Amino acid sequence: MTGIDMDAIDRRILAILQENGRLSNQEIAERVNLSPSPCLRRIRRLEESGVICGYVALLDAQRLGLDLLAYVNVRLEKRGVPLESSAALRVRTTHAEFFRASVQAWPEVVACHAMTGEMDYLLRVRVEDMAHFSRFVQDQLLHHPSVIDVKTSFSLETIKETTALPIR
Amino acid sequence: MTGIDMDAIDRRILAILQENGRLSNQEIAERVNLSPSPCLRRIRRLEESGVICGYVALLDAQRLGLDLLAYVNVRLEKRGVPLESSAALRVRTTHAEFFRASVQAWPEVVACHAMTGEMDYLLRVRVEDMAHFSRFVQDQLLHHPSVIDVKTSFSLETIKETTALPIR
DNA sequence: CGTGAAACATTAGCGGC
DNA sequence: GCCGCTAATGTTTCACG
Repeated sequence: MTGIDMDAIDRRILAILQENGRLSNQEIAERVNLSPSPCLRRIRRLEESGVICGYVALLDAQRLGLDLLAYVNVRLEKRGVPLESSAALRVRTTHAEFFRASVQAWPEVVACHAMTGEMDYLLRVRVEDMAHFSRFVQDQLLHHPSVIDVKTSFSLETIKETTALPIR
Repeated sequence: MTGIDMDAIDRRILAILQENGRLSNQEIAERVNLSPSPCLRRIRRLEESGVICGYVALLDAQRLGLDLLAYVNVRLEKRGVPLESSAALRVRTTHAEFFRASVQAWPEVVACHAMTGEMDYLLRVRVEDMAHFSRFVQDQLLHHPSVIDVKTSFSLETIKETTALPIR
């Protein structure tokens, strides 16, 4: 269920790829002192085992006009009748399930975690400006039947932001 | 300073690349109904303009044994003497500058923002387990001369997590 | 923007340690 | 088992129409 066997070379390959996912297999092979074939076999194995989830291009939010980053704490309704989630299927759903499905559908929510503490969920929200944020909170979040309360903090400045995990 | 001119094709290329950063230029060209050369020219232009910041492999934190994700709110000392940051240079530094430099050096901190609200910074921290987290808070954060107070919430479950930005 | 050709990269099969 | 060679195939890249 958890990790597969990995040796030091596998970990070096991961460290290289999570910094630059477009290096050629040849280049990676050179850096880990292997010939291209075994290196590629290792990479494929790491991909198939799920340690490597995927490859993406990282975009600059500001240059795309997404100047506002907000962290929104959300508290959900926990009691009361579950909802009819789908008019067609008439499947009964809990508030949590309904909220999670909505989160998946909102593109401005780039991350969402169930959290310890007073609030239930923490949302990371990226939008163009305060007007868009206000519309998102009013029209989507507060309008959502499962949401009781929201508390927002805004990012003033990003000090650090990396997708690279600390590999020991 | 902000974005460059982008047409609908550029935006489609960005949308494709932020989902799969390893697609071949030929494949992308096909999907946007272009031949490989102009498609590659557009991609290079997006890279050089900084809209595309880079390409990375995304790794599975759990399969790497990083089972704990915490959001740590940090409050900093604001008054009092600035510190001697470097014994060699004897450069005076503010508490904020000193803290930011430390954050860059801590690999378990995968994100850090200066925030509105009562606390000054929000840290996203990835570690193996509670023992590691405890050591990080005790030995690094609370031991840091600029840190006054920390408040932590733990992620119970990740509902959504994407590096893909909402491109309108 | 598209074509074509050279340079380069990926990948499967096979033999050796 | 895991490595490295080779050779075929596919991809990137650039000068030019």
